[in-house]
Amino acid sequence: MKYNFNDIEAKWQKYWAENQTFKAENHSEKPKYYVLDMFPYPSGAGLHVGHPLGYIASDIYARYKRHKGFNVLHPQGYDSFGLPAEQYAIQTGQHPAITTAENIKTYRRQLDQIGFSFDWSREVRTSDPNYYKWTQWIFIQLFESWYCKEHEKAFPISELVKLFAEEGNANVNAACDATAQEFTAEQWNSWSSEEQQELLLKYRLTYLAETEVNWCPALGTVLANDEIVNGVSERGGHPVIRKKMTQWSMRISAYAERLLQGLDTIDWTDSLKESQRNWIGKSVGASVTFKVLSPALSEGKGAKTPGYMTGGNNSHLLIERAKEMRANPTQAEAALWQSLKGKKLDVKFRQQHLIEDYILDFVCLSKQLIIEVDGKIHESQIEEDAKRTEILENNGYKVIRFKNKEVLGDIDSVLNTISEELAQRESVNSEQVLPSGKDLGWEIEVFTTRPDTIFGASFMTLAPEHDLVSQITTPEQKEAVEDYVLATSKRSERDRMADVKTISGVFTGAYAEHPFTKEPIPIWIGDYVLAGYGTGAVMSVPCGDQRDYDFAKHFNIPIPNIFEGVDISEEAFADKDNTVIANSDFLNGLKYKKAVKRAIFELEKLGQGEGKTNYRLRDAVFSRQRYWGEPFPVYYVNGMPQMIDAKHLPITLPEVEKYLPTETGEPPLGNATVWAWNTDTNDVVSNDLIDNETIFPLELNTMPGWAGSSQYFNRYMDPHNEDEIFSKEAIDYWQQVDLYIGGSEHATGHLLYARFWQKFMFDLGLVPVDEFSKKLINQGMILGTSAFAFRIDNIIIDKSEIILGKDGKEVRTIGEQVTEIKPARPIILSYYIADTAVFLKNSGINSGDSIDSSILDKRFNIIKNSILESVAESEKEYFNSKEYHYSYITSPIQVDVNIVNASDEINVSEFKNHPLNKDYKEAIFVTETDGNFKVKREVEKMSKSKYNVVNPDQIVADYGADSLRLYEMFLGPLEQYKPWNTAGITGVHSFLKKLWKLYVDDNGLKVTDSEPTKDNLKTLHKTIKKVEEDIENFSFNTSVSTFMIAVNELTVQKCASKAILEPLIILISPYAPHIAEELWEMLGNNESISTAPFPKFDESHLVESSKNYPISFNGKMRFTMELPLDMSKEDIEAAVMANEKTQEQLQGREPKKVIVVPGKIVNIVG
RNA sequence: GCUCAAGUGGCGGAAUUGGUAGACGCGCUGGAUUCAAAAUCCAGUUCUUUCGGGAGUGUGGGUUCGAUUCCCACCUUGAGUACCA
Repeated sequence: MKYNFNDIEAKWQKYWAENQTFKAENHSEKPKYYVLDMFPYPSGAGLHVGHPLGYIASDIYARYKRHKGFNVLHPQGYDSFGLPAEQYAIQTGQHPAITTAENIKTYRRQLDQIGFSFDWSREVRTSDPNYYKWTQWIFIQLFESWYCKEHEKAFPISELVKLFAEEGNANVNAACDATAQEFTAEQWNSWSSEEQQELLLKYRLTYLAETEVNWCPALGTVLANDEIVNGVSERGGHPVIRKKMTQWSMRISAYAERLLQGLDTIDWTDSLKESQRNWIGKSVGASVTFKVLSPALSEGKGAKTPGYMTGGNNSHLLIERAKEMRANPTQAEAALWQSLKGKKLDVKFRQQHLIEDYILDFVCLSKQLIIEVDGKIHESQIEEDAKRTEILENNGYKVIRFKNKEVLGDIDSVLNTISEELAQRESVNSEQVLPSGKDLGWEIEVFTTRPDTIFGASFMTLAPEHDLVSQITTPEQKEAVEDYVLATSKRSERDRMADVKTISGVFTGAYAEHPFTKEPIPIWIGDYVLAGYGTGAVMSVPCGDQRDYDFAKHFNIPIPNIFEGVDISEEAFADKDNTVIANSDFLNGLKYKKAVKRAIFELEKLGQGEGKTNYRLRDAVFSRQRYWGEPFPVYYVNGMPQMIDAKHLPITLPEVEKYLPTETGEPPLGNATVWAWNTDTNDVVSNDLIDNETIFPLELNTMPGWAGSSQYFNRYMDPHNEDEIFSKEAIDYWQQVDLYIGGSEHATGHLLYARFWQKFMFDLGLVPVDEFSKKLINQGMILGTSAFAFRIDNIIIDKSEIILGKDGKEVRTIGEQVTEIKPARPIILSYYIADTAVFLKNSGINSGDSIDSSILDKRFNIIKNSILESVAESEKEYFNSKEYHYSYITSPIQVDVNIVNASDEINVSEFKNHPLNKDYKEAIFVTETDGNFKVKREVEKMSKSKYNVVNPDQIVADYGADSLRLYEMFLGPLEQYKPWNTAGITGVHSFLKKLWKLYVDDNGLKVTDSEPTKDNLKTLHKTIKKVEEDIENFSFNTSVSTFMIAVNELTVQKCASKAILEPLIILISPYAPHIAEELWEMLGNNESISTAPFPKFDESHLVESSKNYPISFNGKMRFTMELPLDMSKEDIEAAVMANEKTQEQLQGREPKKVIVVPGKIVNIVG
């Protein structure tokens, strides 16, 4: 009987499906084990050979655990929301649900043919309303919760409301928006419902906030940072801009500390934990408050008039507008200005002047009088004008208004009114506008991890975007500062990050008071300080921080040294451990740890600082301007978000005409016509009915991809429950995932968000453990090997000498270029022909050698004839004359790897006929000297666009699923990245054939009930031991080797004993389940092999009586000696010394020492 | 720059409480079988050699009777992160 893998695999796949062989029980006496691999994301391309790697590994483990007697949960589903289906819908108009269903069908077929033991009865799909109902439900729970920092736990928002009503928020220690100010119970109770809701939104675990996002106008969507490459979108290369949008955010930052601490409790890979730690970015230090001092006025021009800069935060933006308005006054303004300018009324007036964020027509600062000349437009903005007047009057200004008509009609009467007002008002000193006293009341808070170095702070640096910048800047510095702020705001985030070497900054003119020395230290702004981290301001300690050091050197700021015995003339000293602080008052002589403590203590005493911990982790944006995602269960009343009651879920995605953003820039759901919430009927109704009384608009954003994937592992425990997200019994039984296999690329996305949701659900008492997965291992990625040929773009003719570059790769021509020729027909070059370096190496030329043209002629002659075919008659002389040299410029062209053979060669006619190469049908092909056409190979990620995708279908058809499974495991360690290479698959395939032959010959099964020999038993038990260890260590590659060794040995031993071969096939069955089932059945078993108990290891079969000792001299093994294991050290030494080979090695010398390690080795030191 | 991981034959890789480096497989070489090919089987395959041996796990040191394994410095590659105060 021949091993017919196709029939065998089809037979058992059908059997498993029909019998639901791998169904897990929600209640079982058996111990439970939950193996999960990250569910596939069904894009249109189908599976490639890289995808199954992790699935095969987890399947082997799941099958192994079943053999070990566990009730194994090994489910599978699909992450079926996402962008590709939507993009396809935009192109074709086909509903994304249809596309997704088609893609899933392909995936399912491909997964099934590999023989996974998934429990398909538990399949979930994130795009299934019955599933996303619960994603929406969790969103509502998050909305209805707040995070108490005192208890480090989430609580229902209703409790917070109660607290607010009883005692305000003074005693509430919650994770919330920084803008949430203190209030009393009376205040709270006096507020309207809307005001209360607005405030509560700042406390909820999911909240609406203005966030700056990467907006791609062409795609009409927000992009993640990694979707942007070089400032344009990865997909399509469209420009991306920063834009503020109101979006849902998740307060993951509240959980930062718990997410960090939790890492110590779970068995995840160190590298993954490390990336999560970095991402959370905890730093311990102190916050320090610096008081801003008034600027010391210089003696120069304008020194006495510092007060005219009265603009607010946005002056740098408004100043341009003001200038423009000054240049283009209205007729009335121009007329009035003629009478006001040049102190015509004895006081100085300013035209189109900034106060706060307002541009005022005319201002007299010394009398704090504002004159506004109103045109027609002001009739329509009376309210705004009133508000503006109110604010200005609160600042001590008086505003008087005239109409255009009045000014133009009777200017004298207008001037009279103004004069009267001026007379009535007291003159204020310009310094009162921006007083020149000591303490201005402004404070700058900084975060530092090195409070011990505070005496080394010789300046402060603010981020250009810092709120105080415009306020503290002195008039002298105003222009420079504004220019700098404007310049940095124009630079993109990326530019700023890429260019870290250029040191730039501007002095604000202001000074801060050092908290201890009370000395003034200058305040600078610089773009090396990031607005987004900490407080956007730093105390700069140039002696201890390289960036501060560089900045100080560049701008000649003093660099005081506060470290004992450390030279800081060249660079900053950032070593914490070897520091003794000096020149630092009470910190003198202290080491790092003590100095930090003392510094914080002293700061607290002053009330100017405290110990503080900072996290880099930002809240996660949860809105996407896309169609194909979970809709939010949210409608808006007066702009305030309202949750739809959970009992009305799911809110299903509406139908839309177009999957693109609307013309007004709203997300695709803005195209829906039936997308409003009726609070009477609790139903989604037509938009036309919106009356904002009972029928309200629904949220237009959808949820991101990570929403659905943050809860699926729990839902698998009870996937068809319609009343609850999962039953208490189910979650109490399964608890958490025991083994999760997934790629490391999810380290700071999915795996962090999922942990966050799990912790939140733990706080709510929904789940019994606060980590969703006990153990996690990363599978590596199988890479593709792209193939390239080379096309000649240009042929350059010159009369030069040709020199080989120093690196041996570049050929430079020096001299005069004569002409450049573009081939009329494409010329395609084989690898070595195209690659100068390789060619020259093959020619025996060393790098750096100067070579004459004859050697290159040799090379060019190979393609000369081809080029001659392609160029015009008139150009041929260049190639036939010795006078000219020619070189060429090539560009690589993709070759589909499926037409490349194992020796990296392609068949030229096959290449021409490939659909990818329509343009090259008439091309001239230049082959290697041996006549073959070789491609260049490069290892890259497998991707459709690189034509390097290897589909598992063909492998399965040629070698079978068992071979594919074994081979993917045999390639190397699971977590390693490795290129796919089919070359070795014949090895595992012939192993399977050998295995078959061990059990079956031409006459059928040849297994007998004969007694196993000692050797048989030794082989079997050695294998059991090794395989068990390997599986537990996820070292699947070595267990495949072990099987090969076992089968080779048993074949040599001519073993036919059932007592050996029956346990052996159980060992192999997790790896090659189809052949195992078949042989198992042939051995007379009626039940599937999948639950057969794992063979028991028996040490006694491996006990040896003697050992083949390696005898080494000075650590080098020279020969071996067979000696009994129970021999004493002395006897071993004597026996070894007596051996003639020992004497031969020693050549008469006395050994200095003889080391005997019984059972291991003998080492003779000579 | 920082953090982490990894460097072993022609190739994928094996071996680490320090104890025979190169398991297993691919490829290659030779042989058997065959009219022939495929398939299968057997032998060999780190390099070097005057056939005694010698060298050898990225480089240079160190610890040790003994180092691929431990320590120090450096080089290279990959991944993550990035002016994080």
